[in-house]
Amino acid sequence: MPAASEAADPNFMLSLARGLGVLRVFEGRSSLSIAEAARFSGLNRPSASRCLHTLMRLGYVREHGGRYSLTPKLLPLAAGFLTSTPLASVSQAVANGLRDRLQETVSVGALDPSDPGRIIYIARAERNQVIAAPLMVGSTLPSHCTSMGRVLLASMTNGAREQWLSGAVLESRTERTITSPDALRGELCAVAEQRWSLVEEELEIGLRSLAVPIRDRDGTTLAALNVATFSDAHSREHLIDRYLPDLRAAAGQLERAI
Amino acid sequence: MPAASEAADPNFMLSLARGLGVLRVFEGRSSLSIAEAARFSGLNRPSASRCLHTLMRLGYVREHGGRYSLTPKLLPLAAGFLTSTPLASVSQAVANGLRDRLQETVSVGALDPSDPGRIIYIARAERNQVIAAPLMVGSTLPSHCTSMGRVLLASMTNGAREQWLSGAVLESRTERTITSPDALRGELCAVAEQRWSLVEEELEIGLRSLAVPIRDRDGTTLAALNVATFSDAHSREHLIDRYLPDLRAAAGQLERAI
DNA sequence: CTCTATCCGTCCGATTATCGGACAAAAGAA
DNA sequence: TTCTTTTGTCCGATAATCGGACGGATAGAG
Repeated sequence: MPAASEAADPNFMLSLARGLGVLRVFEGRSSLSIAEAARFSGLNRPSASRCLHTLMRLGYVREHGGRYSLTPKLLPLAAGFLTSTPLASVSQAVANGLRDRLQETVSVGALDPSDPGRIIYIARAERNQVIAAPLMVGSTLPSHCTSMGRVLLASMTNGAREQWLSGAVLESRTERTITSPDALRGELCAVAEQRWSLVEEELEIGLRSLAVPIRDRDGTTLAALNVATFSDAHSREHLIDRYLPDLRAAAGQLERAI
Repeated sequence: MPAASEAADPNFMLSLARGLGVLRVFEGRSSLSIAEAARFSGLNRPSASRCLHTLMRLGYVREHGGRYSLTPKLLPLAAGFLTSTPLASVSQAVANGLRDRLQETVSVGALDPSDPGRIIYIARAERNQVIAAPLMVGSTLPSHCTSMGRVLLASMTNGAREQWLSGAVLESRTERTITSPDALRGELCAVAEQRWSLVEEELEIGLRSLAVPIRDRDGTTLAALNVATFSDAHSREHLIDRYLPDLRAAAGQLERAI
């Protein structure tokens, strides 16, 4: 039982959507049985089995003792996007530069095109590259409690934002997370006006981060650039006084390059 | 006109294969018109149009003035693979460690499951992280003229290797590239026995690289670990005397961790 | 050891999603 | 302008796909 409203489009290939839906179920899970894939994707057993069978023959999935897992074949697709999209490749270079300048972790993210509730990292430069980070290019985070998410949500049209807000559940990540739609709406309004967002310990206790938008020539916001710090290292004022100008400069550099 | 031999499989979803085929056409191209997508994917116009339309509704593709391009939505899929596959995540950590130890660029790669002719990078640690590298996780390279490719080809069963060799065109990248199937077969035989591969300037003039296999408990080769150097920096002997022991140690560490 | 609950592979009829040739309009290029 | 290429759409025929159902296999519980 998919959406129920996606019918009546003679140009929509349902089988393709189903197959990609099965692929998506692997996000975060290392292996799946057929029954699990069926449950998580909302398909019946035979359909899920057919999808996995097809994906296996195409080389995207492999099977071991009844359990299916992804192969590296997805990686070239992602790398193709990263290298052929100017926004992505330039973002990585700019993030590296700003990281070196500030000695802080710098990231660039965009909204998931089909779910404004989450952001996707498209570039990331870590302050301390030794640590195995829990975040990387391709990682996702909720948008309502992150500085990049706030910047991106603030850039949406009123209609789209309200539509999303009406159906969204604002998960509480810490006791400081804004979970009320009204409060979030107010905050987004301020973000839209000041053109930056500072979020303190709403995603995780101890984290403070600041983000600014990346816009194209038409003024459309394409992505957000942010710097993430530990709360006890720098004050709110320090971020705004010291880092915001550099963030803005880097954002401008990126905007000129794409 | 696809393959012509893939018919008669009642469990194969052709539409899914077609859609993924269209996605794959974007590798390396930043944007495509419908007609181009149709040409490159081997479909007719209406079919390619349907695929793009569907991919757009699913959020994997976007359209601007009649040209279609990928969205970041593919990235979480790749990141999901990297984080949920022990081989991939541990590889990155081991590569970082070996990079720090040798002060050289270290990579881990695997064969494309549906095309032994190319290898896919699943981890990479650069010696000089300032340079914007042409290679990253997800990049692909021909296997016949790379050290990782040789190691991986040497691990194939005779049957599979011969089948691939019989239909492969061994592209010449430099004047030193082995392009004769017989010569390659001989080289692979040696690689299989000595358990390492040293390739000198067959991919690009000035590059010398050394690779060793990564095997699971059953002895099946899953990937290859390599160190890449400039020819004028270190001799062939230096690589074998100095780097091979460390490469082997790192490979063993990786093998124990997965 | 038996019973039970899943899970898996498969079959097959019904349906419907999909295919692709064709046409007309639109957009460019010459 | 004229010619070429692209695009959106229609539609009948076809074949691909769906999913309920069955039987065997497996595993864990009692």
